[in-house]
Amino acid sequence: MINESKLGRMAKAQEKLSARVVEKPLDLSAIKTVAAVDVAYKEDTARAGFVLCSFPECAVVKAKFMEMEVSAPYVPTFFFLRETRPVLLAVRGESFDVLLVEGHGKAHPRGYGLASHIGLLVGRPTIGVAKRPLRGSPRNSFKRVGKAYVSVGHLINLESALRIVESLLDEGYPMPLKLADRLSKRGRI
DNA sequence: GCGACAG
DNA sequence: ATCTTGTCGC
Repeated sequence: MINESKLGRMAKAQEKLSARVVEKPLDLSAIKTVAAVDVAYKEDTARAGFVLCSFPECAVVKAKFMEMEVSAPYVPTFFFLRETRPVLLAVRGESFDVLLVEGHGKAHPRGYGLASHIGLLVGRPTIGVAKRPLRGSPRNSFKRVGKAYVSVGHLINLESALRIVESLLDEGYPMPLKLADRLSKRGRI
């Protein structure tokens, strides 16, 4: 169930956890692999697509998807409640230098979107990438690159995140995420 | 109550 | 996200 009191508690949790997000530059020359995750839905099933690419060539090294029952509805600014489980299931046990997450990171009213939550949970650098900005997020918490709105997830700063996404653009959107999106929707790249 | 609102 | 054809606009 997901009532007002629960959302209130979750909002407090986001405010508290946002203080644990680490912002620091990421040495691009040390990045060898970039991963991406996206989730698609069909009735009550959520399918999370995971793609691992070499960097900066962006050759697909691995691609897989995981399915599970939908656990929560989508509520604006509480997107993480709906996608954390699917994303975590797909990312668990995988190795990568940085992870691209479909959804915002610090570009959030409480500075804590899905990308930041995933970053804290896996303890790896994450970048938030979305197709539209989120109302109520600080104007300086994100920047548009191509058609993508980029923000800090965790263990990276906006400058590094922008450089990485820039080098992965394909028709305005980072290639790894396009592949993860296709994988989550069609079951294949 | 009405409108806005990542995916 | 998902439902869905043609169509108005840059």
